[in-house]
Amino acid sequence: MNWPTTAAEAIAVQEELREQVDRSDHGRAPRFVAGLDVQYDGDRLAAAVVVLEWATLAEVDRAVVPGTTKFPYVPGLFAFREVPALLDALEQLTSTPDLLVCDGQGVAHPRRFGLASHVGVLTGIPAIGVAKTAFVGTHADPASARGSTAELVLDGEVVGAVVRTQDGVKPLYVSVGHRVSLPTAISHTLHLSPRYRLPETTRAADRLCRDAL
DNA sequence: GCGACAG
DNA sequence: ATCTTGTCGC
Repeated sequence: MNWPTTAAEAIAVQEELREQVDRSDHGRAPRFVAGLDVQYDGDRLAAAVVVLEWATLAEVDRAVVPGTTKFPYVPGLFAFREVPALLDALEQLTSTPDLLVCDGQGVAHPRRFGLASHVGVLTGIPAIGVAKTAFVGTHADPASARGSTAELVLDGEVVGAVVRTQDGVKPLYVSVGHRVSLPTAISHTLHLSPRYRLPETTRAADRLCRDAL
């Protein structure tokens, strides 16, 4: 695969691929869910993917690959920094997940094509974005109880939801990546976060690439 | 113009 | 992402 080098090229790629994003549901509840994350140390990086069984959240597969940064962090072009390494890691899996949980935004993005949408479109696998902080949009503060949500609005369009995964803790920013509806993305996020603020998928992937560096 | 800005 | 101490709470 050939990756863009300049911001202009990267934006052109996003404008092209954004048309393929599907914001609707497909199929039944997932059986295997993957968490994706990347860790950095200077120019070196480690990309990790951990697959959990949906029903038990027990780990069934994992892959972590080393790499080097080939694109700077630019708000709005974040995916070009992580996607190449994440695709490498996905190829190393012996199983095929049917839901990808990405550490960042999906369509809650200036051009509606954040990391989760990028990974989803390139793999064809349903994907959702679960970010720890806001990137774009305005929203009300969701009620303090676990499960409470608030719409994330950008240019008059609902691009995601602010979701409280635990009582009284900072909410997460959930958005559609690809082939999953927003209500389903919210439901999935809550299922994957039975005890902590972050989904178990994200926690597992974060641990793996952190240890790998 | 100024500030904000996923990881 | 990373730089960084102590502190409150289970």
